[in-house]
Amino acid sequence: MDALYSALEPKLRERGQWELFEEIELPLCRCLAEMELAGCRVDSKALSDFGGLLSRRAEELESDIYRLADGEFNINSPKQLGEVLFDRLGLSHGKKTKTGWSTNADVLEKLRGEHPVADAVLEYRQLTKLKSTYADGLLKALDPDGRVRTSFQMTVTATGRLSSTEPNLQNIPTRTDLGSEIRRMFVPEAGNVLVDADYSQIELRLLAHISGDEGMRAAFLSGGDFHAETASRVFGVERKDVTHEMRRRAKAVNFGIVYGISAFSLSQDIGTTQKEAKAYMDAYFATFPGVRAYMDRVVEQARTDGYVETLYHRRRDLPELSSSNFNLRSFGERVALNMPIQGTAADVMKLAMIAVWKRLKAELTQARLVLQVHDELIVECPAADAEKASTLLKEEMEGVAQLSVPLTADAHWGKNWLEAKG
DNA sequence: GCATGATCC
DNA sequence: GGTCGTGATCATGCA
Repeated sequence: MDALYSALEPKLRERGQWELFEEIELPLCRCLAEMELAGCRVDSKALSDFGGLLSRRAEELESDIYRLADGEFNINSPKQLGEVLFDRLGLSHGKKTKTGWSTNADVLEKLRGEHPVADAVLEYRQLTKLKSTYADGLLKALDPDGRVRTSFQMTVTATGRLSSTEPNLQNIPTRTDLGSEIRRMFVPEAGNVLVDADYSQIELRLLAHISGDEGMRAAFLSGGDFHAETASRVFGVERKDVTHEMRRRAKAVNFGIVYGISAFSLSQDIGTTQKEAKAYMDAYFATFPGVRAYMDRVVEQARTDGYVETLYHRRRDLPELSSSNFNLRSFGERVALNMPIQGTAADVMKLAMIAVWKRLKAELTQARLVLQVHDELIVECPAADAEKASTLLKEEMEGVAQLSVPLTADAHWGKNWLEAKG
C-alpha cells in the first residue's frame, strides 16, 4: 500500500487529480460496496406473472406476423426478417447494415403505413425484450432473500459515470407504460418506502455554468420550464405563445447540443429537413452565443492538450483529434464537447452520493442508498422517515456544488420504484 | 466472437 | 461529397 501510494500520489498530484482521488473516488468505494450489499427487493411473484403475460401476448403476435407475412420464420433473426420484409413482401428499405437492410425500430416505424406487419414486429420486439432481459433476467439474478444485487463498476466508462452489471439496474425501462411496469416490481421491505430523487437538467445546467452563456444562465435562473424558455428565445416568441411543437423541437436541440450533434441527426430526430434543422441550430447559437464560443474553445484546447477534463479534473485523452480519418476526428470533437459535461455531472453525482451516505449514517440510521442511475438516487427507508429522507436527498444533491446556476433535484417516495419516481 | 437491436441516461 | 448523438449492458442469431 505504502509503495503504491508513494508511486502513484505524485503522479496524481502532477495531473491535479489528487483531490479527485481522495475526495471522490476513494470515499465512493465504501458507499458503492454498501449499496451492492444492500441490493433492492423485487416482487418475484408479480415479475413472473408479468413474464407470463408478456409470453402470451408475444405468442399472439408471433402468429399474427406469420399470417401477415404468409409464412413462418425466425422473427428474432434480423437477417430472416429482412428477407421477409424487403425481398418477399417488397417493402421499401431504409439504411443498410454491414450484412443487409436494417430492420431496426426507425425503419419499421416508417413502414407502418405500408404494411401492418411492421407494427406487429415492433410490438413483438418490445414484448420479447421485456420478457428476456427484464422479466426472466431479473428473476435469474434474484438472491434467496428476494433481493437483486448489481455490481457497480467505477473504472469502465470513459467519462466517469458508473456502470452496472449482472444485472444492469441502470437500464430498467421507463419510457413506455408497459415497460415501466417493471419498475413497479422494485419494492421496499414491509414497512419501508423507496425515495427517488433526480437532478433536473443537470447536464444543461453544467453547460450553462461551464460555458458562462448569460442567456442560458438567465433561463435557468428564471426557474421556469427550460425547454420552453429555450423555445421562446430561439423562436423569438413570448413565453406564453410557445407551442407544444416549438417546445419539442427546442428540447431536441438542447439534447443534441450536449452531444455535439449534427444538423443531419437533428433533422432525423425531429422529423424535418436538414435545412430546417440547420436553421434551428443557427438560431440556437445566435441565442446562446456563449455556448458556441465554449464549443469552439473546448475543441481547440483539446487539440492543444490532447485531452479534455471535467471541473473536478477527471481526464479523458483524445488521440482521435489528431487522426487523419475524418470520421474518427469528428468523433473526437463530439467527445471533447460532451465529456466535460457528462463527466462533471458524474463527478457532482458522486459527491452527492458521498454526502447523502454520510448524512444518512448520522441522521437516518435505518435508511440506505440502494441504486444510482446517473442523475437519480434511490433510498430505501422506514415509511416514517420518508419525508426526512426526501428533504435530506434534495438538500445534499442541490448543495453539493456552488455553480453560477442553481442545481435542482426533485424527490418523491412510494411503495415501489415507479410510484417513487413521481 | 461479431453483428444487430433493445433498454437506460 | 460523405458523414452524421455522448456514455453504457444484455439477449439473440449466426458463422
